[in-house]
Amino acid sequence: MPELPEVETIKLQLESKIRGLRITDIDALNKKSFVGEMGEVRGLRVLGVRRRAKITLIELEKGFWLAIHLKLTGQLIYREAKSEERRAKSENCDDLKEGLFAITKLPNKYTRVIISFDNGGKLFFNDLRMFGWMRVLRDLRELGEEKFGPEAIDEKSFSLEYFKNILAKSKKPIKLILMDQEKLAGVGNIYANEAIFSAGILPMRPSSTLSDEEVERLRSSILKILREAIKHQGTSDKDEAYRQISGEKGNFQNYLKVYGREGEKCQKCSGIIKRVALGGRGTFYCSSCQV
DNA sequence: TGATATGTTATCTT
DNA sequence: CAAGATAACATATC
Repeated sequence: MPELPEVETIKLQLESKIRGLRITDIDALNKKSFVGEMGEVRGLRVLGVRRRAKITLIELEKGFWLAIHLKLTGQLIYREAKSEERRAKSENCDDLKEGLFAITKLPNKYTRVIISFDNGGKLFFNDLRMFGWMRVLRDLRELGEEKFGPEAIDEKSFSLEYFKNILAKSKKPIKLILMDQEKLAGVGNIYANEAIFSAGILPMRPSSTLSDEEVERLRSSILKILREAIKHQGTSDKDEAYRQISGEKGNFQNYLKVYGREGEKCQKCSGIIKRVALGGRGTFYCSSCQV
């Protein structure tokens, strides 16, 4: 699922592709996936691409922005104009054998919005479950900055002091606090599980019961795991929804220690990875080395 | 067939 | 009233 590392990967790659290009057209194949007036951004040039929490932000001229939330199954795939020929040639190939999120042929069944640029390139917003959205902002303030806590990857704003403070205030399981975007922005289910494992803490521990030493260890683990995941272009989960903008999978799934590994041996202590539900979400942990 | 997966938000409950 | 819990959203997979 696209969390901070996945969106960061998309941001970096997208910026190198579309910066300086002018939007020539927007085609919202699914109305619900696009919020705002398309006419307002047509003709505007892309100044840059940024990220806040799990939201991709395309900065345009005149103070306009395109904000994109991929939610569970969203993808942003960029195709150069010349790849149109390749697509035409592969028109006959069986898309299904490539799996559910096949992107050999675009647009596909799950393409919700297509943005065309003046170099002939196209950005495809695919989203199987249609929870995601693309929204026009006339001003960045419309994003609602106050809804987000500090960026989980930024050691300055995500300070130890701040972290201790918010954890002390709640009895909720520590894992749910990590995933609460108002407290910490960017961490979702995968990296919450991984960071808590790395820190050797049980995910169901009430957050106020963590010692100072544990809080410090957990903060370091979060920063470390997110950096590692970005280095490996993010995690393409079992359902393979997340893709880099080229359509390739990420690689961090090969480094996951607990997420999706129920029943497997713990890599630290050879205990068995267990699974429970916390807040209705899959929670994976080792019951012997996480305490 | 029905349980499961997921991020966010709306709504219900304590 | 606020914190916490749960349902809802959509759809494919097992």
